[in-house]
Amino acid sequence: MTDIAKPVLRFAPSPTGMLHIGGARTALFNWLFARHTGGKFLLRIEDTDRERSTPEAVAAIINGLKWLELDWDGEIVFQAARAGRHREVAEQLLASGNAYRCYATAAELDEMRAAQRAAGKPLRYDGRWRDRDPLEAPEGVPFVVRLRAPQTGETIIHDVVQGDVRFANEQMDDMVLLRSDGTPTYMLAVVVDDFDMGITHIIRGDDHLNNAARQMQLIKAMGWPEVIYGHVPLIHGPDGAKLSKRHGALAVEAYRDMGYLPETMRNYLLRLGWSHGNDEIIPTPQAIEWFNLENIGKSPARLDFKKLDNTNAHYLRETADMALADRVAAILAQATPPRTLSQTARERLIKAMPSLKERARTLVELAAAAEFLFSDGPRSLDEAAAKLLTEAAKASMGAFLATLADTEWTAHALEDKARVFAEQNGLKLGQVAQPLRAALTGHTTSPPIFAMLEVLGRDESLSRLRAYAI
RNA sequence: GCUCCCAUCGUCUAGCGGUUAGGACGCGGCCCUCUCAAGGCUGAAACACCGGUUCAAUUCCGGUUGGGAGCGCCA
Repeated sequence: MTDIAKPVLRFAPSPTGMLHIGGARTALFNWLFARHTGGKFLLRIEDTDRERSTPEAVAAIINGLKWLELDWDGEIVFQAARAGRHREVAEQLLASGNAYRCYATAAELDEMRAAQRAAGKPLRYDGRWRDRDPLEAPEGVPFVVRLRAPQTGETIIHDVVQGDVRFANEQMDDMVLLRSDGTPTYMLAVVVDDFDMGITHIIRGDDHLNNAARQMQLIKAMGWPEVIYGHVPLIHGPDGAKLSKRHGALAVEAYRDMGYLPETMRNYLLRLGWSHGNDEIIPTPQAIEWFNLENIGKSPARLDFKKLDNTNAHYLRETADMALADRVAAILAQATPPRTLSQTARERLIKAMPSLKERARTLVELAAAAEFLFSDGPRSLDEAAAKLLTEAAKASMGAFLATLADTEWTAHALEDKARVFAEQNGLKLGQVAQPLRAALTGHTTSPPIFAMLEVLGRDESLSRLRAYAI
């Protein structure tokens, strides 16, 4: 296969905000398709809006993609740097008669739209300069360059997700290509850059579907090859409304801080709008093998944190103990105030990790559940634990501790002792285990108690237990 | 207002004319069990509505309703 036959994809965010969940999914789909086909995945920053674009947002996008482990090919293209080339194309269009100068002022156009609105007519440029004799052009007055778009017939987008979408040309107006200050608009820049970058497939949000028709008109005016479009439905918030800052439209880094793993995000986002039969757990290598454009869904999806949690719990269990300990340490370091783990705490964390990770849905939960491992000495009891440690329970615990003198301090041996003790005293194992748990951890729930006794070691365990035993 | 898109359990989805409409998350029950999880079994839960087309519609077509997006010298 030659390079010509390889798809070239791109992710082209505008750096006016954070990389949110919708953008992340768009990036993921493009990336997966490129990796699946052996094509390329390029990154282009659409920073032509110099007023709203910020370096911070550029950094956020890059950091977000890096965290998600979506690597791009080649150098990042900054759209603003290509303004010269965009202008050059506009000049070509002007020369070929496919574009024209429009001298209408902003105020004039506002008035036009107001009138259209009042008359209940569609809001669009009325083409007042389209056929006007250039000789009538006012002297020294700024002008914009507009595309001389076809006014009859229709523009059809053969969308791989939505199917054929038809737009009557008469309902589209002549879009601005160059602003009156000579800078290119988004519409021009996108089409020119996609052509120059050799983009073959454009997978992007549904919100661009209408734009696709206009971009297609431009592509045709230039005689360039048509790209293949795939417009993915947008992701809605849990309440079905558009994603807002209040729910879901968080920077992907917020998901990192909430304790989700990047592999979780890739799996969850993939399933939000793409399917492979009944498969739910699809690790990235498998996703690369399976991904296609045909199975992208057509209807919008909502974010469901419960399912995200479940997916994360799965990947947590699959992750190596050491790696998880590092992630937990990173979460703790991000906390306010920042915390660092002592060497002892880290060793305990790693030893307890097998039973800890089986019980957590997020790294944050995991860190909280491991809290009792991080410092030494008797625990303060939470309400339920205090209630559980009755005088009788304390006495029973004291009696049990007295039987441990020569016991090997392993989970197995300790559990054996507890079972024998329970049987001899007519107790259930739980009646012995729960007071131990309360005294050892300060809580009524924890990973298996005998394993935790082993993790903490004889001295530390006894110090905690004796604080409550009678 | 105009244009475009969408519509299967609460949520994510499978389905591509004939199925007891399947799976997953969540929820209920049971089992397991030192707690909590995990795991196993199990229950409740959906084709928005109305017309066509067809021997037969969740599936194809049209409309209605309901969501969403766009309509800038923003991207």
